[in-house]
Amino acid sequence: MTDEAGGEQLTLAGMPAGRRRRQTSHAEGAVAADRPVAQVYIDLPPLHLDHTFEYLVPASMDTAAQRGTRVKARFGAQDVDGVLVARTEEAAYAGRLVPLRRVVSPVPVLTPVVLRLARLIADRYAGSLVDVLRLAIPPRHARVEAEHAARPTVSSSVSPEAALPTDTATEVVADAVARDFPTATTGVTLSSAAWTDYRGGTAFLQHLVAGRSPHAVWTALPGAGTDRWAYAIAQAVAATAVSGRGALVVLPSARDVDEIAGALVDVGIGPWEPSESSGTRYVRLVADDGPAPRYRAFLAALRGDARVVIGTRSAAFAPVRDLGLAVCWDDRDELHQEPRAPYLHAREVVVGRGDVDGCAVLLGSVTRSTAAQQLVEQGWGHAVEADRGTVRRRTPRVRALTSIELAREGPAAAARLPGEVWRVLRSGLERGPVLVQVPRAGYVPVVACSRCRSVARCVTCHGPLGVRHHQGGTPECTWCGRLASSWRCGVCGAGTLRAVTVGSERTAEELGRAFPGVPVRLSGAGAPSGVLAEVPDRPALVVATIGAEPRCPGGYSAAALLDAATSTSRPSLQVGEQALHRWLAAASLVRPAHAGGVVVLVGDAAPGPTQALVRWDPAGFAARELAERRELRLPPAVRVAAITGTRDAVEAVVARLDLPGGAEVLGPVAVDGPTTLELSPLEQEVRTVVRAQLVDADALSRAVKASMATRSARRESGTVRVQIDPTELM
DNA sequence: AGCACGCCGACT
DNA sequence: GTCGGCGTGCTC
Repeated sequence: MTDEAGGEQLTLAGMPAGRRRRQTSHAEGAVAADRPVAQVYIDLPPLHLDHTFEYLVPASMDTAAQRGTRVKARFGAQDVDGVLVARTEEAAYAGRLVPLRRVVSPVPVLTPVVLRLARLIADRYAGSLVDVLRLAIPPRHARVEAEHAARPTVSSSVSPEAALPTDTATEVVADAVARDFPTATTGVTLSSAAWTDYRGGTAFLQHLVAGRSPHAVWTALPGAGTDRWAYAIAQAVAATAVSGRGALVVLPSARDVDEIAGALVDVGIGPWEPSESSGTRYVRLVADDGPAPRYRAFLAALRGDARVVIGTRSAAFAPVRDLGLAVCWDDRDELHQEPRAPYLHAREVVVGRGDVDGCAVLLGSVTRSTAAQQLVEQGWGHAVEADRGTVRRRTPRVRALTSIELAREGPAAAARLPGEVWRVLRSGLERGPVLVQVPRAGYVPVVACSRCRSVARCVTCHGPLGVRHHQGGTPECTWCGRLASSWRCGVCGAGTLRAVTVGSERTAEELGRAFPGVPVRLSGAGAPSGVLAEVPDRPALVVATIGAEPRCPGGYSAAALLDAATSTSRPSLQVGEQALHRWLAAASLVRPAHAGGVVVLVGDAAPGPTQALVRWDPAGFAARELAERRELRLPPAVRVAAITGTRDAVEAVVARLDLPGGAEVLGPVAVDGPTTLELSPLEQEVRTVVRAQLVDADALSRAVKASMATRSARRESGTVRVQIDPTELM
């Protein structure tokens, strides 16, 4: 981090460091005797400042100014926050050093391992270290820190589990994993019950117990009770705890974190409490839990009081003491993608932990992302999956009701809900709750002119119109939100609208009429009662939008996945992958076929993901997708940097790129969004995509970062965003 | 990011 | 004649 600039500047200075120090220090008062130079990352956004700056450590701050602490330092004319990453004997900088202003807190919030991780991730994403640290280190909360300081350190240097000598531990615990038994020392229950259905599953746990660090890509099966994915993860965490190591589980949503929390309690790992803390405990690191609980949890992990951290995406950076296992659950879920620069993905952070912490890594999902498939094919880790027989035993019966299949139904086959679907719903309701997945929320999300059938658009911004709630509701623009109360078709002048797609609210209304007396529950972000976590095991119609499907303790008796075609019709690189993920996520909540579980996919979707769902073969699908990406030279088979922004600015950044040989520049092409039509040509955004082979991936990121650093140093006008391997391309 | 220095237009 | 625009450069 300091090396790049270091050597060169030292020779330019041509002055011994010792003399420089004496010269600078005499006027500033006493300077720390030992390693008086602090290497500090300054908390300022410009990319060209992404390196350490050196300061003198006043003798008064000698003990507090430890590596990893937050400091305040003079930078130019302002006082800025920073983080001290090292103390050195000598300075590389030839100029005059100024002393640190103060040490904000003596807590070393940035551990050396997390620093290396953040540096790795920042470089990969062509971003700055401090941008990554903003995610990695929660904001300081002084009161919480005071209460933390007052608490005695309870964690012993070695956790009790580690008392087992490592080599004998292997066999002892291999046995233990085979038979379930509570480990006497900790109360942690060691079991491999949730893993026996997977090839390599038990072996994976045995490696963890023995203190080893395997990498696995796990394709989880649907399950209830102790077969559930959350239990499998909890058992892996328990196995890691037995080896005396900590664990980290990163999940898409707070709802998933709750599930893991429950499963951990069942294997004997309870929540960490400030008052009493013995044995292996977990803390949750979820941004929307609020600043105080979040910082409290962070400190508990940092100090090693809590050895297990569960949380949402930024928890991937948690400073878990002696990390033995990092888990990313459901890496296909969009929530793992950070929406702010540098747009990093939690999966990459978790994979990075394997490198910097040397820990085991588990990527688990009911689907398999192309990125995970690539890791398997590269030999990064083992695929842990079930054989065909087990898959059949544990999954529901899945049918795709395409129009071909329904031809014998005659004209009714073209209906959104063909007769066959009603039969499935009706018979399902006799045996329990039925899930209905609808891709779009609202009442009538897309409307068109009733005469000429062209999609109705907003007069001001040309965004598509939709009706949010209730019959007769006023259509509004889905981009800018303007109400279109007196709409006239821009093409033919007619003034009446018709539905193009149907949303979850109208679906619920229709089903309610068709099944009088059956309760209809609506789950989704816009729904009156929001996203439901769980529904009871009684007959009911549960209408949910994507990702809002409630759990059901005994499993749904049936599920209908509606409007399948809309799930694969968007012109995106990832539609197939995304559609299969949506469907499998919902289908996983249904009972297995032998218990009567049935899933119907309704509507003509792309054949690839449809077949993969029917055959329940996410790994095969991922392999085919990846092969196609290789052919088309698209990520993750190659590395791309998408450079988006105003035309002149993007062109300046691209023109300066010092690209590795073989890299290609595609574009610029215009990109349109909600506000496109309100922008002048000067503000019109364009995107250039630069693509390189994987061997040149680092060089590509470096080149883009260098050009962006020049841009920030020169304060070039306009806007530019850089995204590495963005999920949405063109 | 801030703040300096520095070189060209309309104003007391 | 100056006050002030924001184009480069620097900050340990």
